[in-house]
Amino acid sequence: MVTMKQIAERTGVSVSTVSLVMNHRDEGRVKPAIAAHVRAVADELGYRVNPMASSLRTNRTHILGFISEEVATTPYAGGMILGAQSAASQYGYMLITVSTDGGMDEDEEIEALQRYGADGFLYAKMSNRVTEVPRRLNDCPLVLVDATDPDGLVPSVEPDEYRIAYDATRRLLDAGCGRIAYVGCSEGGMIAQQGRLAGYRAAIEDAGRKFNERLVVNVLNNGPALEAVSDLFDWERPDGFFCFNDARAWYVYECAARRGLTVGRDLSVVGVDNHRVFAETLSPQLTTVELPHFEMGYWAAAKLISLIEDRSLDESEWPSTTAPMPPLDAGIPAKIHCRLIEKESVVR
Amino acid sequence: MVTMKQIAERTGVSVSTVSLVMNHRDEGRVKPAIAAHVRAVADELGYRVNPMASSLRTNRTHILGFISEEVATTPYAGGMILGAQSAASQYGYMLITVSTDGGMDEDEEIEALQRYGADGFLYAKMSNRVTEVPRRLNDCPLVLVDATDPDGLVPSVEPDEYRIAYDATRRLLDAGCGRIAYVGCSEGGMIAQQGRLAGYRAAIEDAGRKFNERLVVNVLNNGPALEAVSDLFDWERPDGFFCFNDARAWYVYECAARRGLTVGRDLSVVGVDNHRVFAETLSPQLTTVELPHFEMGYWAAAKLISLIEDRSLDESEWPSTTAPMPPLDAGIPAKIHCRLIEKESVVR
DNA sequence: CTGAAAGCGCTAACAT
DNA sequence: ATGTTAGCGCTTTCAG
Repeated sequence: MVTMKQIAERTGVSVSTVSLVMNHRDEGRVKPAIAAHVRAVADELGYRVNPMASSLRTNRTHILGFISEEVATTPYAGGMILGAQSAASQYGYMLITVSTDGGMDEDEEIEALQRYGADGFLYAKMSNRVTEVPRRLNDCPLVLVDATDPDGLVPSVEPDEYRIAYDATRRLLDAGCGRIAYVGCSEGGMIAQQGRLAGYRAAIEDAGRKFNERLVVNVLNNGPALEAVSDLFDWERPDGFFCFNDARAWYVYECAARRGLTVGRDLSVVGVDNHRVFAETLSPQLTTVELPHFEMGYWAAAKLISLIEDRSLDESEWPSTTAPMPPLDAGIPAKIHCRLIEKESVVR
Repeated sequence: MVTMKQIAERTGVSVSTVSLVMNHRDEGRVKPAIAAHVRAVADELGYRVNPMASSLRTNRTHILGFISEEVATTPYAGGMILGAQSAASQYGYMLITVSTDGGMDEDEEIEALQRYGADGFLYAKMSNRVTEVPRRLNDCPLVLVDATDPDGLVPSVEPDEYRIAYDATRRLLDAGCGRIAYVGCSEGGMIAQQGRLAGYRAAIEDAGRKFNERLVVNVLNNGPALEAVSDLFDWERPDGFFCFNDARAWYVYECAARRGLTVGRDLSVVGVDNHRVFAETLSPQLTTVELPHFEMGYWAAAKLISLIEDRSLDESEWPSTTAPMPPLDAGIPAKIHCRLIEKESVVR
């Protein structure tokens, strides 16, 4: 490991000068020629700061803690993490991901992160729910990802469920579907459900059609759900389906198979892909909406860093739409709509 | 943050004494009464070591790097991470997970981990392949998880594919299946395929049956695969299927649905669940084999720590079988067979 | 403009 | 058995 001392020796200046140069605080304080020389030698020797050592003085580790209890079970958590990591490394931070498999160990893990001096935290869920924030995080810079806190005090990045549903439904309309059903979610606390239903309804009505309650079924992810979808099939004969998630799209798929119908020919399905079932298995047959996990992670981390560094962030560049949806049944996941929910933030 | 200095002041001893006590190096060096007092005060004040500070002297951060390029795409990566994390925290280590989405950034991320002083690395894949280890990791303590290095020099933890297949097939035999097919993998470099096929064959033959080549199809995960399985269905009429993974089990499922057959009644399927398709969607219908990701992560981390600390590890307690398989079609994922592949290790 | 010096929290020789 | 001292690599006054 090459240290500042070594650079100082090689260049004949003092460590403090090297420090100034390496931290880009040399403007008008170090003679440009010297600064250049120092930089050259540092490059040559392959100098890298020792974050541990500097954190001792500065109380900044450039470590971000990413806490999620669902990394273990949902594949798309990876996207969020990748996004957050990408922003982190862009700003010179390191992301420490901690998976807290349920409650007990969570507090301990957060404590460990704090011991290691994390400068701030990302607290993530895999589907937007009202989420109690662990007390231990109360006085740290904090951003929620795909989650909402009960008091509306913590900044968060969430998908724009309304627009997701609106566009998905619009897509089915464009594809010429006459009777479009919504297979929603009846589980409590799922923030997405309201927005999705509203978006679905708005798209239908904006197209000059009448909203038909009977084309909506809200189900849980279990046995009775299959029956509910089956009944929907027989009674309403929809030719287009917007599904809350892939588990629900699966019921549609199964019902179709049992009736000798082919998705993509006899009926169209657009669903939100939460568990990669679409991507891994059904993608050839279904059009999927992939939530912008990467973007959510990215912007959440960017926001967090701005909080930590007390900078402002140019939120105008944030994507409200990250990509247009692909043609129906093309099987290419679409990333759409990531909206930032800005809240009064708890600083440091 | 409470420091050793504060404890020293409160107890009227020197910092070095406190250090000795807090590191459990006080046996015979510090008077028991004093040690107890120090500990009491430390407890009271809620003292926690500052790992950054001690790492500066000791060159040990108690940080483990977990590197995987597939965390982003495979849900079960979470299990590995959880396992590794669990072992880490048990031994007083912190796990830093880094997802390297493909090649380029990988080297950078590893470099960052090394700057942060990681004591050792776990390098993981999500399905056992021959894997070139990044050069940068060459001189670090390193353990592979679900991966094999080309030269056989790096210690690794891998699933016992033979036993997995043997037991899965055995299960189908026990269920009374007469014609058991194997839907395997024709992709190159998949170490699991050989073991699985061998295990399948051995189970068949040990049951006094004749191995029938025509009941084996090895396919890729794509369109022609469905046709191949479809042909298998029509030509050989199997009543039991052992599937390489869930994507392949899906083909079986679809073929059955199209023929009006019900899995779990007209035919039995046991498959390895790589992508949670089973767990999330098909579990009511299929018996699944869930690879012991948690255990692999756990033991890999434990092994790594023993390497770092130059301790030996009691490998006799390692689980060769972690749980018996559940009754057929119960839909409960089974964790089976995790074998440690011990290699000549590259030390520190 | 540059350097000397102090100190972040902790560990480890070396004294006592 | 305990304290003194030096120093890990870096940042940051403060003098010059």
